Amino acid sequence: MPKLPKTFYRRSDVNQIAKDLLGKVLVTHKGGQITSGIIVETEAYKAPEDSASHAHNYRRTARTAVMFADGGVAYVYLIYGMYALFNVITNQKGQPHAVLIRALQPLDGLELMRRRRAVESGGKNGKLTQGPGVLSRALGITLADSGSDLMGSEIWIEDCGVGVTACEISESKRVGIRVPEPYRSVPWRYSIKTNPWVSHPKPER
DNA sequence: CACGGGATCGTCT
DNA sequence: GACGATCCCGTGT
Repeated sequence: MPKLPKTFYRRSDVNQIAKDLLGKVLVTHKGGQITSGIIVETEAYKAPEDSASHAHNYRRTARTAVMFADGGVAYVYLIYGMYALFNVITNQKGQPHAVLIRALQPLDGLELMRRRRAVESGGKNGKLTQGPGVLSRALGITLADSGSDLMGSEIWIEDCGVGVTACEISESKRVGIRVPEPYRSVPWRYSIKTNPWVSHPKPER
């Protein structure tokens, strides 16, 4: 299966890219082992204007520096001290757009994914890749992967020819966002309707 | 099923 | 020194 080309990531419409990523396959190759899953849920983050983005107003720190790279690299950050969330950086250099991958339908390497989950979650037993924190655990993605080139040999995204049409895409508010309107409520979360692997966030506070 | 709380640490003030 | 783009589990109904 072909890796998505750089041109896919370097387009300027991050919401379109977030929708286009549905149905694509996220793959990791670590320690000689492949694990992968079909992307079923994404969210778009559009700095500088998007106040929910880490790069709001071009905010640039050691952590966010990779968001300013040319599209086609990973941005991974730690949340709540325990989860490494995986994002794809899009657009051209200096335009810090990102797509958070929120859920996968497991595809290859099920055994390894289960093993990683068992180790890292203390034997806990939720779904493998339903949610941005646990999917990283299942695929072995860590903070060390931030900045990694998606054209490289450890993490990439493939087009396996599964099409997702506009009417199969559900739009909703992003999860866990507590910034002022309008960015608190923009419908920039995209998921495949009826896919059982889409996450079920808590009601917002 | 709804709700509440705890885990755990890098990042920024 | 506070907090977060999460997840899991215990409790009550």
